[in-house]
Amino acid sequence: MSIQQNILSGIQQAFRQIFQLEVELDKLNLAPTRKEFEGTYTFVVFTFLKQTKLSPEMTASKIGDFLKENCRDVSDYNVVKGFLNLVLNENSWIDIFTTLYRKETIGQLPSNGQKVMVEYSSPNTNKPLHLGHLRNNFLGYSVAEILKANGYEVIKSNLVNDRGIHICKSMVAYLHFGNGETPESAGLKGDHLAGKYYVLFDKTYKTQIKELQAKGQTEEEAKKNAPILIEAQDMLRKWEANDPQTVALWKQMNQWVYAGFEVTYQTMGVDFDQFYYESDTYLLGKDIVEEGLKKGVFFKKENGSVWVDLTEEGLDEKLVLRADGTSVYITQDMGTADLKYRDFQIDKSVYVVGNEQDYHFEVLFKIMRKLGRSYGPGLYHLSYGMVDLPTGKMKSREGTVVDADDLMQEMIDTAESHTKELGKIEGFNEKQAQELYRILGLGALKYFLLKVDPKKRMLFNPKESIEFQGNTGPFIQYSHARIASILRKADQLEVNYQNPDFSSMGQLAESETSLILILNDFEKKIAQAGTEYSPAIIAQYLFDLAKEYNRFYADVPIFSENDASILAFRVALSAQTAKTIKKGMRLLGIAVPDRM
RNA sequence: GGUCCUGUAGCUCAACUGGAUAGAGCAACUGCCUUCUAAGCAGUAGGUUUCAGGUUCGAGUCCUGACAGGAUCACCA
Repeated sequence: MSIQQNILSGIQQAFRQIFQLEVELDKLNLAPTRKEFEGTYTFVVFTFLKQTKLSPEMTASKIGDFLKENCRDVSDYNVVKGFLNLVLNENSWIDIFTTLYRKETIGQLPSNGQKVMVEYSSPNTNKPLHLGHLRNNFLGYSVAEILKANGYEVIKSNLVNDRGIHICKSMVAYLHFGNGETPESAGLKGDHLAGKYYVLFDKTYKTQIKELQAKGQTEEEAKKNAPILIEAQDMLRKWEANDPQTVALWKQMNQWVYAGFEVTYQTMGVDFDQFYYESDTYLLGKDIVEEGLKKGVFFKKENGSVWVDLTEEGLDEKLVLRADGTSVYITQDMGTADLKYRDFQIDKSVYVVGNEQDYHFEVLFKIMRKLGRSYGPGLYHLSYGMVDLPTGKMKSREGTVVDADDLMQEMIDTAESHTKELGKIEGFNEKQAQELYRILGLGALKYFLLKVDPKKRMLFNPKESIEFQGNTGPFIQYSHARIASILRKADQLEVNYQNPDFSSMGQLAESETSLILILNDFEKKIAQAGTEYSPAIIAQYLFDLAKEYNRFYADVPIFSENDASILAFRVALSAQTAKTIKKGMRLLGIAVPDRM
């Protein structure tokens, strides 16, 4: 970090002294030098040619000369066209590494005094979680961790969608076909039990539609008139009227579902600081409608419905309150946004929600900004693409989903058979072995879902998607286990790598300097992942790091090295890599084993 | 139809925000376990970055227009 800054300010001085030019530091940028050229950092001079009034080569050479003379970190340079390649001083490598190595905490930027809420998961309580939810939960949890590492105080929240017509559908089907079944009697997790009745509802609904059509109704009529749907609508009205029987059933079924979710969340390794329930929030927001009318942000149509005009922002008019005075979706979302602020005085608010709601959130955020909310500028929709299957889209009510519980278990089983195949379980007792399979299976799954840019839709092929080799979670976990093994041996041999003296170190191998360079990038990547809300950046970084370490591992011997200080240095380099991998993987919500 | 997102090797993804000869993994092929864990390493092969224009020293990246896939445009949630 400081070395780059040092070089940059050297370049700034070069401009001042050679060309009498004042260039701001943030206009200057160093890029890593491409492998085929000598050097570590490259400065591109093309942008400045108009002001230097010299050829690219001349400009670069002059700056290079100046740096070689005046900057202690630069020992040499070469120029290719307008590219100034800088070679770092041997001692600088050790300096960079020592600075990193001495830091107490790794991958934690100082507090910025800001509070951010990350809302994710947001399940419906009528069915179990599926593959799409896994992407949501892993993303949300990871982004929360990344924001913590960026110095935010983070509140993880979960807005549970526990009311509405879809919940009533499961309830109606249960009344019809349940016969008093419970999770215990059915041997099913509560969420799976509710999901079973949701599918049953849909089946019955479809049959009834066909029957009505056979009696001469159009498809559209039949869809409206199917008795079971009317029942569900009735039930929603009863629920809203607080009918004791309905509420009791609703509570009962929700309780089952929450117990089921709890297990799933535990396996996923995600958690929440704050739960919100739509049954509590669905009436919120009407006061904001009043406020908006007063402020002239909203307007009323003749029939009494309330609207916001966003045509100037390139959108259209959106309804915020129905003519009969009842809420729509966005009404309660406005209310919930304020509620979150009242509860926590947040500066920023991140919503992890699928990209089918892009438009909704654009509207919501524009409204809250127009209303002048202090947290308005800090609203962010972390929009992610759907997870598709080779067979097409997943649909809960048709039962064509990859269930979250099943998938995670399958991953753990695969990890187990893989590990046994490789014969790597000696020395593990049964409990340790099970823990390892869990770490590996979930690591593979989480890494797979997080390594892709969130906004891209992705294909999940159950047969092929999850690998244990190459750019995968287990590859990175394996690299960590390798290092842990080295550290065990170093401890055994009493190598002093905790407080080593590197002052007599000579020239480093190329694989060593490359590794230092990557290790040095960690905080930069954390910052980038934070501003872009993208775990994929961390995932990519960790893969590069692990790959580089494995290259070093194959390239350079450690314990057969005679020079004690070189040996200690290589162990220290390994230790630093392990720490970085562990912290980085934690940002992804992935654990790393010490042996595998 | 309007708006938004996406399009890079056979497949899954990168590309430091406009920089040099576009990089990894999987799959295929060739080597490397008597040495710190081979879930690894080294190598071969694979590309008109969907297409056509434009901007400039320089474009996968920015602009315009096509084409393809997806989402969305309810007094649904």
